[in-house]
Amino acid sequence: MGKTEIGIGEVVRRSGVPASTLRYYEERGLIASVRRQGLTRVFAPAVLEQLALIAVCRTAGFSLDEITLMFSPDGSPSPNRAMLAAKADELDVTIQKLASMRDDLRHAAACPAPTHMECPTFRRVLGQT
Amino acid sequence: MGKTEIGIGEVVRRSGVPASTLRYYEERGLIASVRRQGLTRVFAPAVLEQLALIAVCRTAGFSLDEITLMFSPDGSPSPNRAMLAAKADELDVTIQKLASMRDDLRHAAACPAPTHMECPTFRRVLGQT
DNA sequence: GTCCTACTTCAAGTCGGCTTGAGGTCAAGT
DNA sequence: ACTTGACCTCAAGCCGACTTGAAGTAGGAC
Repeated sequence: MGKTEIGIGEVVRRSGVPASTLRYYEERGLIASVRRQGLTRVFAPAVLEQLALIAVCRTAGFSLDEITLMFSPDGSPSPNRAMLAAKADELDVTIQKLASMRDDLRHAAACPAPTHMECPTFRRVLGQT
Repeated sequence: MGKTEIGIGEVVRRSGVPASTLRYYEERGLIASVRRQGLTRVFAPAVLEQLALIAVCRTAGFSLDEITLMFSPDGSPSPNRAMLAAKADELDVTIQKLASMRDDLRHAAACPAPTHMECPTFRRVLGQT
């Protein structure tokens, strides 16, 4: 495949991630440019997928360090896998909480009780914290 | 109901939230002490539930300001409800992403591909960002 | 009455995750 | 040749969410 390389401007346009953040991520080792053309960074299109992945991980509450560890190309092979499984378990817990919170929010939005805390349905979530 | 009031020390023990954070939350208006006994704060037991709620909201990625708005006792009544519904929708999106990420993590943990990005199954999540 | 312990205030510091700004490089257009 | 625009580096700044530290107070045990 020939010239599927993209510049930082295109990465910004297609990912919505600001250039400053891209440079910062590169500095932190989360992404890498395939080469430099003069000073200018040149990226592989795959960086767009990596950025999407990073965004999801951030939403999931993982720190940049954690993300680096999880997907470091050089990263330790089997600790890495164990870690991924552990993170998946963490996510399960998080998802449970969020789902019950979502339900409670919907209830609260519909519930006529003056203060949400007085509503018994609203309290379900609190037990399992 | 008589003397079900609790001191900050007990709140710390039962919630796991440090006293400094409790004071900070009070300053920010996320929680309130029912009164002061001398200088010392006195809380209603309900504060424990509020703290649990705050913790879940933080996990969900909401800022302290957002949480304050969502549950402000004084808060605007109907904007508040609309906002809760909106937040529930946000949560739906987040949950979807996290669920598919969790699945992908589990797959990645089991998958023998040398680098995760090369695995087609692992790429599912990336489309819907 | 004085010691301890649990609490208080207030200002300043820390940390993660970026953003901003000053000053420089480089290729293309006119 | 010169300007324009997109890129660069590096240091400093900013924001949210707390934490830390110094110095003070209040109530009970002895």
